[in-house]
Amino acid sequence: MVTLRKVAERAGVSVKTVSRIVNDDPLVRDETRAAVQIILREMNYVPDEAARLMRGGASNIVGLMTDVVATTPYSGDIVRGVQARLKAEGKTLLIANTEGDPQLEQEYWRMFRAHKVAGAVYATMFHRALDAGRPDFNRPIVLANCFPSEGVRPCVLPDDEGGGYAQAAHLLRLGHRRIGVISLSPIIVATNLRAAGMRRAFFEVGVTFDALLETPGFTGPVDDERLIGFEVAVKMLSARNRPTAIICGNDKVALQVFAAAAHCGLSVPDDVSVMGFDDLTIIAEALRPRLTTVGLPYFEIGKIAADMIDEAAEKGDQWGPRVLAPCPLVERESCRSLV
Amino acid sequence: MVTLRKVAERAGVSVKTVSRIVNDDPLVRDETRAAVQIILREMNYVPDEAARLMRGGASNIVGLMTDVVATTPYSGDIVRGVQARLKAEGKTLLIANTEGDPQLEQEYWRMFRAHKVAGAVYATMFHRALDAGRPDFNRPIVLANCFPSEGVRPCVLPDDEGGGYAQAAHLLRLGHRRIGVISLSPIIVATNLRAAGMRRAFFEVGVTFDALLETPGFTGPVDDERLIGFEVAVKMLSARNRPTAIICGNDKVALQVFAAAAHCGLSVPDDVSVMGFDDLTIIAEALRPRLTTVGLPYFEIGKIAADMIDEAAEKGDQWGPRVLAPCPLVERESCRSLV
DNA sequence: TTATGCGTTGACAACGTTGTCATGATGGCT
DNA sequence: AGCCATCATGACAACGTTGTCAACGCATAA
Repeated sequence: MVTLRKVAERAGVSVKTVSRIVNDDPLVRDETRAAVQIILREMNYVPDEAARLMRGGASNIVGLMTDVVATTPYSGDIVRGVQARLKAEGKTLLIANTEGDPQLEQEYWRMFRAHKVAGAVYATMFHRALDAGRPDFNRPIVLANCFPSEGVRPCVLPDDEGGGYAQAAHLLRLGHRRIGVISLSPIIVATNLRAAGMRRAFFEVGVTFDALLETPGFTGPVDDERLIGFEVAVKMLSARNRPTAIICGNDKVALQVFAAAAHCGLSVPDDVSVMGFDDLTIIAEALRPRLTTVGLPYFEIGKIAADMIDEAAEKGDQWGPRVLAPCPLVERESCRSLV
Repeated sequence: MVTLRKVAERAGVSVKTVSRIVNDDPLVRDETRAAVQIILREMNYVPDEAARLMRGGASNIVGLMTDVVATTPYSGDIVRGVQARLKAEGKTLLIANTEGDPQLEQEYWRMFRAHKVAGAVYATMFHRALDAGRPDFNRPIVLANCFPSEGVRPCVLPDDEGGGYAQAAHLLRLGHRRIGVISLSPIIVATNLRAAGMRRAFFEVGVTFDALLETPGFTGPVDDERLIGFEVAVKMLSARNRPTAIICGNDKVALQVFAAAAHCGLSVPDDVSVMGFDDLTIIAEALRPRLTTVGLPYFEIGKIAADMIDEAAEKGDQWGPRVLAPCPLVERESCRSLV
């Protein structure tokens, strides 16, 4: 291993001088600096983080605790977002996957402590309340895609209310009035937020929202739900007074609505407009017609969360804002105008 | 910070004794051990990894270097696979995302060195040759989803040849003889391997493979390709002598073939059978009929790669086997039997 | 000339842990 | 009783780095 000592011996200077040069301390003669830098490169010196760390302070590592990475495709984008932001600060990411096991989670918090990570992002794969408890970890924690069920913590959340509003508002703007909704499971936080957003949009244009047209596209418990979007859509589309547009809880449901439309001999968007949620490009871009949908800004959420770690370190324990990341409408060809 | 010293003072024993107890050294009287363990818990002692590391050896962290995490959904499964395996050994994962930037990659290798990570997995998001060069890293590296373009390195790859074979063999078994293929971009390694597998399957049943029926579903360069599966499929399906089954390069293409079939007024699987690749459950399970496809075993690849790190550490530099992870057929309802 | 200040450099300790070795206690053996 | 083996414990150094402080040479001011 190449250490400061070895470099110093070879260069004929003291260890401390080499240390100064490595750390860009200006208190070194240019001549000395140049000479040593050559040797540093020659010997390919890399500072030992462990030794640095031992002198106190925090590591340049940030921890990422997740319940289940990537059950939802693209939710891994949270990871990418955090990474992207950290890269700018020269930090790296230690990831820990609890798989929902509190015992394991506790172990990982200890591991984070042991490695003196600078802070942590706690990301969940569904927008939900999190009972974080009092983890055995004494540095800032920022929640991503979840919010504390009690107590105060900084967190970053998708603006589901705004997303629901965007879905409904767009269709209303296109002249649709009879709009079906195939929503996510009613126990999910997002479902209610989006419904609220939709109602706001309906209210703004003075159209009454027909609650009968809202049906969940999933049944069963959250961890083992069954997708029934196809069946629901078929029923909706075979009704005498069928909707002119269908808002879906996610793009997967939208995919099933496409299948249902084909099954009923209807064409998208000529006979029925379809609006998705999530903006999974793999579905939205591949479908014909391509899917108009609302994006779930996982990447942004990750980035913001990483940003907030430093802020949380300064502001202390009582700082716990909720930051909303907007869910933008992504317009493609699956919704047509009636006007 | 709770250190051995503080615990030792409180317990009235020496630092070394506490150290022994923390490390399960049997050379301690049971009585002493019990007494100290209570204090350890009370004070919530967590050993400082940095200090441990400084005494030499390697950390319990493994590095994961990737080109682009999660461009393909579920390729993040490699990460999960690695994680799953490491968890069993009490290790954690440091992830580094190069985004294809060699400069950045070099920095990350230095970072891995600085943190004394025990080894690294180099994962790519497409099965391809990798010019790993001679990274500035002196511990085992295992390639996942890629293989060295020169030199020797252990690597884990999906068995694309076997996957192609599985696709074709299944359709042939069902009695299909005129089979269209909408493949990935011809520059991709997997494309040729799968084609070879298909030919093997055709050869085995004595059917001649009509090369004219193979068309790429993508055009343009790999990093900015355009998906034309829909157009290709429409052309195939409107031909006088249309195929009875279509093999797709991935599930996204299969999705477009479904759309094309609907467009042509054909039903899947009654008029045409469709076979995918990747087993993206989000598509395969959501389509109606559900998609028969071949799985890309990313999770397995990650697991095996993590496994091989220790082995690589023992076997040394010249050890460089290629392990193939099987691509299993996942039968659903999109292929019908003609016999 | 001497005093003062600045720029440059190095000696040393400390961070928390563990390997090495020494010490003391205990018990069984001759 | 005297000796040795074994067990239990502790003192100390070392790992690689950086903060603190002292010391050096040199130039400027008194």
